[in-house]
Amino acid sequence: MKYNYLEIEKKWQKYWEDNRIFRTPDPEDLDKSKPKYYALDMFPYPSGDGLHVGHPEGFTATDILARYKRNKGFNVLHTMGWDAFGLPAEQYAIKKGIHPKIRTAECVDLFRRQLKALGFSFDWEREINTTDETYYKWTQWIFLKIFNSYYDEKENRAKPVSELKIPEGLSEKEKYDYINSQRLAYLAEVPVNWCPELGTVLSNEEVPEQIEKGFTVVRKNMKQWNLRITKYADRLLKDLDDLDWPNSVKELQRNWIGKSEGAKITFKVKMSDENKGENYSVEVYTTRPDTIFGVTYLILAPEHKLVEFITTPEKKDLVKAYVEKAGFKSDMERTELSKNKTGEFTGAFAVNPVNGKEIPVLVADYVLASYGTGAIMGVPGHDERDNEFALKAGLEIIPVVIPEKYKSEDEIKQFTERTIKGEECYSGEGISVNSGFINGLKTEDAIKKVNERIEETGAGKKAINYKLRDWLFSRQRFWGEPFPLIHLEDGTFKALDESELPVKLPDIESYNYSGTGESPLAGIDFWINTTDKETGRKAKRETNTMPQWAGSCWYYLRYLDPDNEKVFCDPAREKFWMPVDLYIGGAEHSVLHLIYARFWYKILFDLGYVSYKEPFQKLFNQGMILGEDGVKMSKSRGNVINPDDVIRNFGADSMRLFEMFMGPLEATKPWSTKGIEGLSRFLNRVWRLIVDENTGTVKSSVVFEEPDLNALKLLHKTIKKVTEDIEDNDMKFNTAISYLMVIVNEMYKMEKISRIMIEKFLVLLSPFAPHIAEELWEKLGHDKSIQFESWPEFNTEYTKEDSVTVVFQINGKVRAKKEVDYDTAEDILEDLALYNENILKQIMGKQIIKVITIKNKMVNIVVK
RNA sequence: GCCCGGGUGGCGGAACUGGUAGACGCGCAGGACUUAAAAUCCUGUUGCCUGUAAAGGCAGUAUCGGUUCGAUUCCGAUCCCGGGCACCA
Repeated sequence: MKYNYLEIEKKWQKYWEDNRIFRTPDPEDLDKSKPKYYALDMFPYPSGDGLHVGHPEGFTATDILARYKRNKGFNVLHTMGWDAFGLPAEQYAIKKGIHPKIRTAECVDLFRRQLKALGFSFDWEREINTTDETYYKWTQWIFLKIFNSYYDEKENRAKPVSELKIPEGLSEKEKYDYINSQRLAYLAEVPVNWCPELGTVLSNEEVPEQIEKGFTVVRKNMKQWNLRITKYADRLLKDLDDLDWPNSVKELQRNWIGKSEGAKITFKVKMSDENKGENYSVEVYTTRPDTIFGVTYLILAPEHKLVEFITTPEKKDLVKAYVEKAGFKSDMERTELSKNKTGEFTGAFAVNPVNGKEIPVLVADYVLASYGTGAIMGVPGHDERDNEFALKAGLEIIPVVIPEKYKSEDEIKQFTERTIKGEECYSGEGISVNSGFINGLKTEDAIKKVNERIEETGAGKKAINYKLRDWLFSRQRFWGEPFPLIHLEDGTFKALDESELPVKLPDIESYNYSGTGESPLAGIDFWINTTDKETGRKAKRETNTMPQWAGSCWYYLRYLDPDNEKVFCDPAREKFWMPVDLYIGGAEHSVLHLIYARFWYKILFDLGYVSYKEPFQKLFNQGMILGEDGVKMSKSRGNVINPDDVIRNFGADSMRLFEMFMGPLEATKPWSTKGIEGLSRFLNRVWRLIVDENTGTVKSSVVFEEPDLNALKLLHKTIKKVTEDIEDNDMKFNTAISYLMVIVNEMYKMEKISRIMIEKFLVLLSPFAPHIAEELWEKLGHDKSIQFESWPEFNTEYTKEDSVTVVFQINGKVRAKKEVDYDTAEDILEDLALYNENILKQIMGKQIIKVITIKNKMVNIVVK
């Protein structure tokens, strides 16, 4: 009987499902003395194309850990679900005129079937779908919690707005405005990234991806919902330190948050005749207060509020034209034109607070309105951007920092001359010159001194800035979570009560975009028009929907308690299972999903709904699998590998094994059909090692005998290596599999193989290739799933070597080798080396300078 | 430009804490089985040189240099590839 993977895999998949082998009982029914292990995959977006080979790579890795930990006696939670809101289903709906719900269900069915065919040990009874009403009810619920919270700066945490102190003496309207200004979810007219092709706005994070796809993105001012993630910038940054995440992801997030320390400095605007009586001043942000004596001009971003107030009448037209032109440019265009900086003089002058120098104030679009104060001080001697601009605009350059490498007067003189001419622009640290009270100080001390001074004189203070912006949270789409909000006729809005959730999506016929920048929902009168339950007033529903990231911000919590109708997740369950012990997914989610999810979890933590600071303790990114031609798989290239075909030709076990064997999990590596043949060959070898292909029963060479010493050593070394590789932080499954191959190769050389050895081997193999392991386990006479077997332990008695090959070197070059007993004493090794024939030949007549001996390793003879 | 990774046989990749470079797999070559092929099994496989052989020598982990008795591993410089960010003051 040949190894019939198709039949075997089907059989065991059915067995696992029928017998609920991978069902995880809830904590109340668990043996809590055992440790828990939560192995989580980033849940997929179920697309119509079905699974690609990249999905199973990460899923296989978590599955190996999940199965291994079950064998180890852990309570394991391993789950799967669907991140099913999103544009593709909506676009399909527009084209075919059927509800995205229907299309989504089809795609989910396809994905589920494909995943089941790979034999993953998910607890399918916990399957979730972000588009289910019973799921997004809780997404909306969490949104309400965010909406109804504010950030308490003193306690550094979110609190319910009911605890917000409202300034006294405010009118009802003022109170309403004040509260809204404090909420963690707020409506604001902001410049957004509008994508005309998609008919929606995009978050900053989504822009590069869409541009890559060929869509255009333009700046537009629109009223949008935002989440105040910036309040969490510091915690999101600090708490990264304790996470067991790849360094690159942490670094990416740190850069994204982009904390910088500097100072805000105020420059008073010198009053001209026209604006006499008004006290305008420009606040700038700089990380280099020490260069303040080198400031020769100020720049306001075109969107800066002061522009219209300080511009002198004779400059009004020019400035106005410039600001308008800048407004038409998208961020992209502004960036692309970076080499050609432009600006316009406002006619106004400002006064440098440290030396009273009068400097011109300009408008230029290389300064971003959204960062810092939207204004900068121009230090063309020591900032490359300012330098570029100053040269173009013919502005003065003053050198104020000398690099420390220049010591002699001559060098310093040459450097300052080059700087003045604009030939050199040094932006590093150094010694201050031409700088009044900080002359001669090193940058670090100069900064301190300037900060002290401006604080004393009230001209400024230390300040911290982040690149991170608030999260633009609304989309003009149909297929997303509706906001649980209504707008009243008086122009105010209010949140619905929890009891009114979920706000369901309507069933409609046409999903075309309104074209007005509103969601398709805006055209559905029966859905929009509603009444305020509390007061009975007429109201209209908010027509924006949430971005796709919303559902994925908390799905890992819903798995813990998927059917709960009372709460989003039972606190006891949350406490038991969280944090996630292993989270695997693609590196493309390093910033977006992982920052958003951390943010939501932290809000829930602040409000007391969850019990840890961070949701994902250990994170791992699986690498990309390229096509056989070494480039990214794509339909247009025709190099896409379909898992269904692979399973049909080689089986799920071979596929799992191969994807793990290709190389390190995090590496990008090409698919290879020849490669998977090798793994299929390996499983066939395993089969024939145990099964007599004529009778289909266990071979007579598999005997009820204790393994001999050599076999024991082989077995225990294999147990050790496989166990250590699975436990290893880097998840070295490729080497674990290579040891499994080695032991099989060795067992093939044995005339008789102990059943004990075979059985332990099968347990080692089972997390990687579970179907064949179950089948052989059954053939060996077991009636319980191999998943219930405990993981083999190794005995160090058998894992240590009893003899080792020691090398003899001359001047570091290997000249001879010798097999010796383990732990042979150093002096004996030395003698062995010195009297070795080959060594003797070569050191003859030479002087021995010294001999270095390392036990069990080598003897190195240094000669002259 | 900046920040992270990474460059090892024909290919995917191994190599503990500085101590035998190339595990395992693919491919290739030779052999066995077969009428033949496939499948399977066995042997060999970094390159070059000497040798009938056994064996031995030289070079070798992107390049150049350094530290060391000894470097794929540590340090410095350079080149190349991948990913991310990109006027963030």
